[in-house]
Amino acid sequence: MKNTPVTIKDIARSLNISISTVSRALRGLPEIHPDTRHAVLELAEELDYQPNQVAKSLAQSQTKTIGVIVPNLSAYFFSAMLNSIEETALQAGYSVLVGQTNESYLREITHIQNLMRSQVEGFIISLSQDTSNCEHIARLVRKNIPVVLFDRYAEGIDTSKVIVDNHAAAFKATEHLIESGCRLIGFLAGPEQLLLSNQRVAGYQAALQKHGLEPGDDYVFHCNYTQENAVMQTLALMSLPQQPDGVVTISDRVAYPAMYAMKQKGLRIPEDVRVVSFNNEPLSALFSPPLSSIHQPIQEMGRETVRLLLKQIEATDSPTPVETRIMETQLIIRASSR
Amino acid sequence: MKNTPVTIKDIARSLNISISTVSRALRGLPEIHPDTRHAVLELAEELDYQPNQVAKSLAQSQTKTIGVIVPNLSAYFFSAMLNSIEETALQAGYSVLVGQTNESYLREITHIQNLMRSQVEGFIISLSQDTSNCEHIARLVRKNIPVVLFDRYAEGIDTSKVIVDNHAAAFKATEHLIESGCRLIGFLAGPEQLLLSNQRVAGYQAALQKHGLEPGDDYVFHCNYTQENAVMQTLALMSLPQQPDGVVTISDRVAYPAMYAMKQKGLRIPEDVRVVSFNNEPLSALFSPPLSSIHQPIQEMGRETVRLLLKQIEATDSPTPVETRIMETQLIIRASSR
DNA sequence: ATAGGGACATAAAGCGTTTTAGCAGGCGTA
DNA sequence: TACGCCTGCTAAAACGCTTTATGTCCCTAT
Repeated sequence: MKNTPVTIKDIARSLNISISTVSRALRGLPEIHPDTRHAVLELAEELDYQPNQVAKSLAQSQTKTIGVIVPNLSAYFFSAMLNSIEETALQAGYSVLVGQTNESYLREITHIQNLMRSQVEGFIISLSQDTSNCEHIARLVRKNIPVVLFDRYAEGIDTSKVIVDNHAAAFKATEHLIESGCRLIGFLAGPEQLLLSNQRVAGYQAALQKHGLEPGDDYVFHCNYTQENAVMQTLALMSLPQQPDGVVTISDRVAYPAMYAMKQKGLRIPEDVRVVSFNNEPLSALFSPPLSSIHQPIQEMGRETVRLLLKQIEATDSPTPVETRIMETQLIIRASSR
Repeated sequence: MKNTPVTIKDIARSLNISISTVSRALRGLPEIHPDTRHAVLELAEELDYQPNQVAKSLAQSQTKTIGVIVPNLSAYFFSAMLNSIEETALQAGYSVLVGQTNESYLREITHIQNLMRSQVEGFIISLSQDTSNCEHIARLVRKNIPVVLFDRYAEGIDTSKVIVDNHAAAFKATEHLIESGCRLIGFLAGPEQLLLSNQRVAGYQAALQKHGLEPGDDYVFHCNYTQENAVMQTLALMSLPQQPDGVVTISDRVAYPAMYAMKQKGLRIPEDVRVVSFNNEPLSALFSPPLSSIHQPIQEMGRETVRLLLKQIEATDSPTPVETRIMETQLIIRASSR
């Protein structure tokens, strides 16, 4: 009992006019007699005609669709970005195809391939943590497919990007801890190969250096983003011969389990150890104690990725303008570092 | 400088064979000479041929795509569900088109329409909190489009569903509070028209009744899912002439701000007030105090929605089997109620 | 020698649109 | 009367693939 949907042909037949007339009438093109148009629209309404987007895409060779690839929608940062991206794209008449990589390089490749086959007109991508080789992205660029990277980008590939100044932000966070009295500051970083993480580590070290505090790499611990691992790394950090009195973490996602572990260990925050983090998730304000964090303008970043992408998609002439947007961050100070 | 992608026709031409032969060769159909097949595959590889999914969908009149509509991916429950849905669908050779309603009825309708136009073969939907009229869903059912609802369903429409026994779960949570000594228990519910919320309220009231504790509707407060509102409603609840010594909340999303508000008010958890909630987000274990919560088997629920949907999609014969899966919940007891 | 059949290949129709080129017919102008 | 020009419409090709019906060739069994 497959009921075939109404097509433009059905309408044409029952009105005794040609297919193309129906098509033009529906799309509001000129050179159609008002009476004809009216009849078509009325019948379409009555039959609940829904244009077949697939056929339309094929005929026009454009899908008005963009592909978004993110590591993981369970992370607040990415789901909030997607929200903003979807919103902005929708307003511009584009729809969004999403793929989650779960931090896997292979999945990233598969998703890109599938989306290519689905004829997306461009990509918005935040690289998986596994991704060290960016040949797959470079290939897109070579094929002239518009690509915008955000947050997790990589060096050496020439695409538009929407990012923050990780070095500066980490510098700011670290300096804040120093100024509030910390003298031995640890860093709970992300995976070793993650550019973004390394930039933040560098910013952290620069701040220490500026204030004459000997850093030492042994106060940097790398976490993957699981809770268990974060707890482990935190305990390792807090068990060093000289216990840190301040900790910067790569993300709130790491800070939560870190603070949990510290409290379990009997440490008071901020009295014994101050904590500052990245991302400023909504929950951070509710934590005990409320967590200081670097705020990124997610809403605006989402809008900007779409804007940059559409600019490329809609630039019919060859030289696609590659741009980098560095967004402003803001340090939100709460009880965890006060 | 639009570079047109390689098509089957290009391959056919340069190999001096027909289009259909190429098509069959690529798809591994029989009745192709091994040499021919080999030549085709080799050339396809060399040219990095990517089949045009849009054309394929049109030709076969099937897109192998399902539409997923959820209120909000920023909520852990939904992003985790999507994760599981996407995973399962992918394994079955389907891809997923997602739409977020942001709890808006209008957006829900728009998304359904757009996805229909994109020829999705079925829908997995969790209704928006604004949705009281379900005519749009009923229409899908009438058109014989497979639909599976989960979590946020509605009564009176005949679709497959994947849900939990909200009444029983709330009963269990409430009884747990009673058994651990609470005598005056409040409920921070969801929006008034939300079926799921009302079922939980009913379960809560049934538990009170069973234990001879006079409920009284004035101990039920309705929250939307914003933090500010949850804080407000919590303060209202905790300022009643007789202060509750136990609170059940509709979701961890509400429990976090609620506990925050309680602590701000100087109440100790669990000494002064015990809290139990729904959803068991990963963060709940890290909160201070760790939050007791009803656990839903999200992974399994996602798999089940897809299974039910595919069963309908692949049932070519008319009588689509409508099924309801009621999943097991589990009360995870942590310090907030101990 | 001929029919039957298997192996391989092809032409052509079809999926539901858009889009281009063209065609009647009416009207005003020369 | 003829010409050109609008207005409203249509036929047909195209988009890139699948699928069905149809061939051709060659081999084997009668």
